Amino acid sequence: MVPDRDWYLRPVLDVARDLLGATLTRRTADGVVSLRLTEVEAYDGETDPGSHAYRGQNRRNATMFGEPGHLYVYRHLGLHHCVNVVCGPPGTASAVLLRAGEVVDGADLARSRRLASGVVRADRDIARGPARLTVALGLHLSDDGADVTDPHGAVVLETPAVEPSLVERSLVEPVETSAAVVRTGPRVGVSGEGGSADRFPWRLWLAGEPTVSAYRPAPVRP
DNA sequence: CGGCGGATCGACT
DNA sequence: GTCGATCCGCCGC
Repeated sequence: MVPDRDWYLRPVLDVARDLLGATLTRRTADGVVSLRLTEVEAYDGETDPGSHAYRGQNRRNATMFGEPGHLYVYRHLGLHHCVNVVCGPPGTASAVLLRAGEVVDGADLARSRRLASGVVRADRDIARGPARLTVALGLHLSDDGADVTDPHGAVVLETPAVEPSLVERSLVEPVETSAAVVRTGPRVGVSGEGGSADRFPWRLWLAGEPTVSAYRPAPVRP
């Protein structure tokens, strides 16, 4: 099913958890690419030192301050682009960064997009990492603001018929279950801005997924 | 397989 | 002028 806008009108950690296992589909003239999301990070708006919204609204991050259910696309380090899904009430600027996914449709098209900007060693690397995921889907800055709740839109997010995910702390042994197991840990590349931000495990991923990007602890600044 | 360094540009302290 | 929510190639083990 395609969740409506209210589905995104929730606390960012709830949305982040439920995005795991969901599929994001992009349709272009070239064809269709569909990703099953395996790794995300939550960013909690103006109160979150790790968020682009921390220093308030500007032209670049304006989409995050708007309606939930839209994509926030930004340029990173001049070379790359990354994609978020906006959630929470307008004005709160919460968003979920999409970090990795498994290609479930359009693998050839996704692979060709990756080849245009580098070399792909394995299928699981096609959308492993936020910038790679963005390339695989063929998204760019002009897709900022795209509405993923429109079933006929160019970018659509769908959830499985049943989503019995189970959140579990990263330092606890896995629970025996047939349901998808969600693990959590510190966000990647967020220094903590004074050490406060990453006491919270706001990186979430599906346990055992080969498409999840390698764990790297946030760098510690003196 | 893991660590290291360079690339590259818009927004802003 | 500084600084990133990163990726890739190269190097060594």
